[in-house]
Amino acid sequence: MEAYLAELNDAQRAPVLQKDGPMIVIAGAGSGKTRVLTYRIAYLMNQGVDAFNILSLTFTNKAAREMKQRISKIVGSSEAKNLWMGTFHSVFAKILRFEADKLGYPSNFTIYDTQDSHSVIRAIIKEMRLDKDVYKYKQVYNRISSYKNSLITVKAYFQNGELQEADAMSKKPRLGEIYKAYVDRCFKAGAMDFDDLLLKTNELLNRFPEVLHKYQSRFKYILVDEYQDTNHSQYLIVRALSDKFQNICVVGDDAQSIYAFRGANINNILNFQKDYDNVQMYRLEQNYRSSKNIVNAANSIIDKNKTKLDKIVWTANDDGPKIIVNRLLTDGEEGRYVASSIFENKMQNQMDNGDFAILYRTNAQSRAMEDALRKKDIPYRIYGGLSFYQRKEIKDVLSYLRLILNPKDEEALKRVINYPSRGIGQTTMDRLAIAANQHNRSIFEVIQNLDKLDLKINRGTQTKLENFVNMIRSFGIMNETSDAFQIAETVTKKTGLVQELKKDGTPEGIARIENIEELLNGIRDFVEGQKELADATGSLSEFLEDVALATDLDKDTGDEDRVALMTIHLAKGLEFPYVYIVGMEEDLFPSAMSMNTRSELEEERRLFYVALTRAEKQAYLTYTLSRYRWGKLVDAEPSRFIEEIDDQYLDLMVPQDDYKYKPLIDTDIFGDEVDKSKLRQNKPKSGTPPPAHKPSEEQLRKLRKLKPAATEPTKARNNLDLSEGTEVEHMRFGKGKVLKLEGAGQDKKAEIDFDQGGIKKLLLRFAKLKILS
DNA sequence: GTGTCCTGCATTTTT
DNA sequence: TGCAGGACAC
Repeated sequence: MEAYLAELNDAQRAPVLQKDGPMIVIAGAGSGKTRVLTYRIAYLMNQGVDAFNILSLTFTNKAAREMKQRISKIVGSSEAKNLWMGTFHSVFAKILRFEADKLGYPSNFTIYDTQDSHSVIRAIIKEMRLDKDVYKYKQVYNRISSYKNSLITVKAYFQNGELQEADAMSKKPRLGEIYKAYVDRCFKAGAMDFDDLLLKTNELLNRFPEVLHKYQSRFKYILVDEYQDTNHSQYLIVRALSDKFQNICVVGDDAQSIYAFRGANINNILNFQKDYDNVQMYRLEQNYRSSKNIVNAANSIIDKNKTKLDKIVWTANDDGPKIIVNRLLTDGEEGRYVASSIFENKMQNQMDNGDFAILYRTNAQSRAMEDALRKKDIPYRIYGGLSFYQRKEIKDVLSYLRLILNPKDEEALKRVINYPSRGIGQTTMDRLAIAANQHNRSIFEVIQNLDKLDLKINRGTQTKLENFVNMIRSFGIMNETSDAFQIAETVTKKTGLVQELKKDGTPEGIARIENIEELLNGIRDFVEGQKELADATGSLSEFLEDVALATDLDKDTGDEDRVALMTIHLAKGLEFPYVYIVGMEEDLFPSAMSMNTRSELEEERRLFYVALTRAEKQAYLTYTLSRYRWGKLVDAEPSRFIEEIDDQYLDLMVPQDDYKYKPLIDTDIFGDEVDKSKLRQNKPKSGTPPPAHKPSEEQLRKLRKLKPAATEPTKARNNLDLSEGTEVEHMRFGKGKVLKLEGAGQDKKAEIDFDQGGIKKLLLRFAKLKILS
């Protein structure tokens, strides 16, 4: 037996040793699923499978990189190098570049980020003279995104009366037109957005059987991590590619599915066994990460969810300290409490900054934490939020670089053609855009042919335009012989970007220059790294490919000792000895926007489960009595999630009386009568207490029998699926609640069947319901 | 065509 | 609160 196999427990070893056939690994939090994936790949290679034939899809680039490193250690780096490993987006972007001509795209197509997409949609809405209060660009984008993720193309949209009617009912009858215009514009600009990377891959595999065949034959073994977070589009790609050999191994945890809002479909994992024949199912249930208190507390929370697979996570670790719950006056005090607690823990337990994480529901919460940490001189790093690559000055530089590779990239062009100011104003741009539309050419091409067109642009402006184009083209020529760093450095100098900021002279300006320098350093590192690889040169196109799909997390080198601040979503897959979950308040966590249906609330609960299971040694929960939101101090109530944890795992740092819910709500949102104070006293008796020790096989069977996997179908609350007469049984609200119809005209009504205080049945006509209370 | 000031608006999570 | 977009003056 290979030595590394001895590092696995029996449950982990089984899926590693099953070489062929479809399999699903349900892996509880902290149960070593990365280890299983890594060793499985290593084992396959030891069994003679060529690295070239293995495709491994992960959720983040960082996860892919780390896995590759671990595999390298086992099988050698020259072998591991040939593995296809990365996120869905990065792997299929690579394939799409290779096959781009088949779809009519240039191989150096730009990848539009969300900002770019927003800006395109905003422009379309403006040009169509639509009411921007009705057609909110973010909403429109989300709508288009969900169409794309469901493989509803523009054509399919216009063939589908229901969808059109649904949009018309929500006062957006021209959504289809916007969708079409958006797609056309992206295509003309030689650009794909994030969703396109998956949608176009599907198109590629569907329309070109020989291409499908090629990749099917190539990827003999496919592994998918975090399968619970795949959307429909990703699901179809995996199905198509694995169809030939059926050597598909998916790993995931339904309890950690937290991306439904983005189109992730939990049914992909719940129904996997139906998709392939003879599926082997494995369960990893031993948690190696956290203390008993944390594991059991987490179990007691997830227990409240109805939709889940049966699985019992347990640990052999020590009990550990109880979870500390603390109540603070304001968010400012919350920050100070967390900061001093971190400080004390560092002193008393000899911990490093990097052993601490502060997790929150929304990025806006980071500010109070930052302020407090800064005052205590505790180094920290914020992940997410406005990412480094989205900062204005960075996007400006990147836009120049994008334009060099793809002059049709209109978002990049618009951004930099007059920054720094070159005397090219809105009027000129409008004229150019009209001409570009008329001749069906890009703006860049129009400028190149100014002398042949009569656009009523004066001589001086024409010269300015020509100078700009010539500058970009000279960079393009340079690109043929230089690496990404050399070009980027030239661009920052020659375009006057840095001079502009120096002229500015404000502290912000200086910070921006520093950011640009950081970017250049990053590019230099990237180029050096690439040059060491056999199949890369450190070219500009390699860099832009990398950067388009990079996230803040990927930028992290891990060699800095800092406290980590991030949203819970970003924290998935990570672990820290000490975890502070802050802002445990109703309307914040669970978010006010995610409490309308049971499935939304269950997703919030899974999110809390994810947060808690990041902790190894000690978890802290904090909530405040009042908090600054949108600039105002508002009252807050402790989160129901605190209430849901069994008391035996909690260390309440506030007087019990204060901690209790105020009896503001006498029914929960599903209409069930709840007496919070009684619930508190009696709680531990309800439900099956999670096992503190490894359960015997018989106990496991018993427990599973008690908690059969929920089969209750979850209806998507998504407007897409709500047609007239749809019954949404689980949207039941307590008596006395006022219901508001959102997105429906006055004449559109929801018919509601009341049944003893709760709503028994809801007949919806394309309306979204909101409780006003 | 450019720069500044003011108002108004939105705050869920992200590859 | 903090940003983005629009109005207005130069």
